[in-house]
Amino acid sequence: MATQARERLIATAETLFYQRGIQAVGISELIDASGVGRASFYRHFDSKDALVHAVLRHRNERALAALEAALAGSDGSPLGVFDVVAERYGQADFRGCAFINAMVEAADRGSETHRIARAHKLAQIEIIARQLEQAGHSPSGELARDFQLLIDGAVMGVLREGNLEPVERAKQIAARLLHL
Amino acid sequence: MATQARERLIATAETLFYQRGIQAVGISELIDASGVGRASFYRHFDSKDALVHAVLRHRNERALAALEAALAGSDGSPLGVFDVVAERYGQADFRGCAFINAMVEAADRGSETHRIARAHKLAQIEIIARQLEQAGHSPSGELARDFQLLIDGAVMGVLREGNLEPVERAKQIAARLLHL
DNA sequence: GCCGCTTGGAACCGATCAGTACCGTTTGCG
DNA sequence: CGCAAACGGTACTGATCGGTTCCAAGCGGC
Repeated sequence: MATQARERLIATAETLFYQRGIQAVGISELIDASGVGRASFYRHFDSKDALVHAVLRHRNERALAALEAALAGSDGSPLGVFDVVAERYGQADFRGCAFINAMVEAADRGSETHRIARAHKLAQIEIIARQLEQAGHSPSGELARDFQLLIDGAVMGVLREGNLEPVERAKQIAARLLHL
Repeated sequence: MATQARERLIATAETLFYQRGIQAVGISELIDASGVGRASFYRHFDSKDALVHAVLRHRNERALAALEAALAGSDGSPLGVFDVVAERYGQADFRGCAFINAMVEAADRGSETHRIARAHKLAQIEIIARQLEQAGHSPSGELARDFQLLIDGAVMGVLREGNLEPVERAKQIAARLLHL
């Protein structure tokens, strides 16, 4: 075997944590699902929390890279982020934003989980701000934060209603914020 | 004793669940904090889930009544809901929207918890829609759903940043949606 | 004063939790 | 070939989980 127990653990945990929630997934289940020995788990991670943080950091990098790649392949419109979001939230296994979910589950606002989730959102705002700036809008970042607010509102709407209409509404509102 | 174990359980659970999350609060802790006998708990509720649902339903009624009361005492502007929200989210113990949090924790989209949380949001949208209609806007409910999207986005922003600026931004965006 | 209902307290249940220790095996490298 | 590191599997820890059961005390109404 020996083929990267760490990577397998992170990949399996990423899926299980997202599908069922972090607290709801026990170490034993995670170990069974990943085919990794129990001892190997604790050789790679000091605790479940450490794994959670590693999963979130990994997901952060993947999500940001995917967003940048998708935006690079689009027409450059600042509204493109809503199309990326729509496709992401249209997946069959959609269960909300993993970072929002993690932030909600980790009640402690000073926790590392909170910090990582917040950092992810700030990084995403930064990407949006760059797109806006390239389109000739003010570099204040205010519009980008408004876009993020619309995205976060849309993700809750999609989770609640089970369809992508909230993303479409958010995009239209964003469009209205643009030409003004 | 004998003074309504049920009410005490719901009140205690409402506080503990909100502060620390539903899954994070065990039955034993809840019983200790409320001063209720363990047996009394299970006389009033079939399971922890039943208590969770009762708490959410109770909170739903309280929140909706408080919103209606606050709106009745305001100037009748459709934007009044954002002021209500701002005051609510400015509380020191703020930890997001209890219904969103419950929906996130209960991963199962078909669960009763999901149903209750969704019903709460729909009822709130209905209240907003009525305010909008009274102000002469279209009764389609589309604007009300947009307002709810802005509110949900704002609550995540407040949770993330720790200040009320997102609510102010949401209100300004809503204002822009109004005169158009 | 007595009866019936609700109460709080405690003991107990099997299951599961996160985390530790030790095992024999497999793997990559010199 | 041989060694060392990484591995998977199992057994175990104490703590806590949600839930059940029994009991004695307190209360209200008749």
